[in-house]
Amino acid sequence: MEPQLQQNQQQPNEDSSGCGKGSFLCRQSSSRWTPTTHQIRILKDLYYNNGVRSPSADQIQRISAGLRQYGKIEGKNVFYWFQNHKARERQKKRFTTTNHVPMQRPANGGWKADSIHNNKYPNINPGYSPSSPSTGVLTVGQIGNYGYESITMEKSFRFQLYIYSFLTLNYCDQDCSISACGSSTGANESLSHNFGWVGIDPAYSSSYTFFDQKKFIDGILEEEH
Amino acid sequence: MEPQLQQNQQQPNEDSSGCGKGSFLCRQSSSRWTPTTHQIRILKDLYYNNGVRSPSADQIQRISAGLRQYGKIEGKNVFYWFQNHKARERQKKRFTTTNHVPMQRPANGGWKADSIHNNKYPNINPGYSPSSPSTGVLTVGQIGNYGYESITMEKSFRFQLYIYSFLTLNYCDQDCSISACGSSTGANESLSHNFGWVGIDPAYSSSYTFFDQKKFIDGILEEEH
DNA sequence: ACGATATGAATGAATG
DNA sequence: CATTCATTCATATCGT
Repeated sequence: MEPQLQQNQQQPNEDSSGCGKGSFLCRQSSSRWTPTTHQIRILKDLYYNNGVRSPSADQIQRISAGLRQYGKIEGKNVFYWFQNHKARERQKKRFTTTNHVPMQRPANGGWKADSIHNNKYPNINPGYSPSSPSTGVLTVGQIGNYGYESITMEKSFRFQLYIYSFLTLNYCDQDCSISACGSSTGANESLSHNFGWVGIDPAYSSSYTFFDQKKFIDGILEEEH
Repeated sequence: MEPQLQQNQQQPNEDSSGCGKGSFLCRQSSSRWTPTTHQIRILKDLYYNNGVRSPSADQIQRISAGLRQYGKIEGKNVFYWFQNHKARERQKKRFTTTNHVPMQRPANGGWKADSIHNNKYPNINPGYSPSSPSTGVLTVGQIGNYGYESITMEKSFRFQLYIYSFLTLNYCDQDCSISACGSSTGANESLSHNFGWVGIDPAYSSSYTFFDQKKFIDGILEEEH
């Protein structure tokens, strides 16, 4: 599904001057991050094939550092990317699922779950059980190292935002080296891959044959308890 | 993967012309939802006469379920419809209502944030020091501008934090060398495949790959000390 | 056939 | 985390 693959191909590295397209005045170059396909590819790989959902400040730092070779990118971009990706994956599920029957596999019918930028990862699921990846709790642990007050464990993501915002300041000096000795790669759930907004099982819709708009609307507006 | 680019002209909305709910042949395989007039009518009714602006996930489900009798529709369509309708209404208003003052900013010249964020996160200081934090206060004064856009920094206090990182070193010749230690892990080898480098971003295919993605990812996933 | 416009879809960035 | 906002991309539709 990539009817639209063009665009987005933006060159890494803002050749500043920018000014975008036909704009007359040099309207401040795009103010927002435009991920390159490579960056997207890697982010998705981390997300889908490695179970990364809510990377820790430290991970965010490393990810952005690594992705920087493919184009301008900051920690917050990585942070937001995961934040959004996860949120949307849920949202679409929510729109279509609710407390009804689970309905087996939505067969990717809408959200381009992952299409546009490319993707299509081989859902390789390493045969080993991961402890339990980062989902859920944010690991803001070692903040202390930076001496930036450790309002530690303020698990608010907002706080984390701050944290890595700082880390960003220093990452350069660290030589950006990434050692890959670890082994705790947690790769679970790689099957959360595609599912769209679908789920419009025709079976559900039939009941409205006698549609009373008024009642319908009232139903919609009905308080949500 | 390759899209269902079928251009098959759909049963253009215009209600009823046979495609309504009655006809099964109406296969409209257009890539995007084309609301029927009935659907639009109801959506607008909800919007204008019932004040629905940002329906909840639950409402979205009910709305799409109800509108389904008038034609194919999914939750996301409803979601986007309201989203867009509201945004465009707002946008339109913005253009017509805009007073003649060029910038409509918080009037007081900025973000009251300064105090706010300082009080709340007192320790936030653009520090500069890789491993040894604290101390180094680094004058962030005239650093900045590495060619990055200046991004109006009045958005929110939260965002302001990033400003710091902007000002500071954000530019480092990243040599991101990645030392690979472990070799085993054999966990994920998802991205290692070269599948992607192909058509996507040809410009950057090989030459810039001094970067081993697998190691990179392992590094990211690496346990945090 | 175009070019402009309306609008569906997507997504980065925030906010609550 | 759920939601919302702002922008931008993509395409359907319509006028000339």
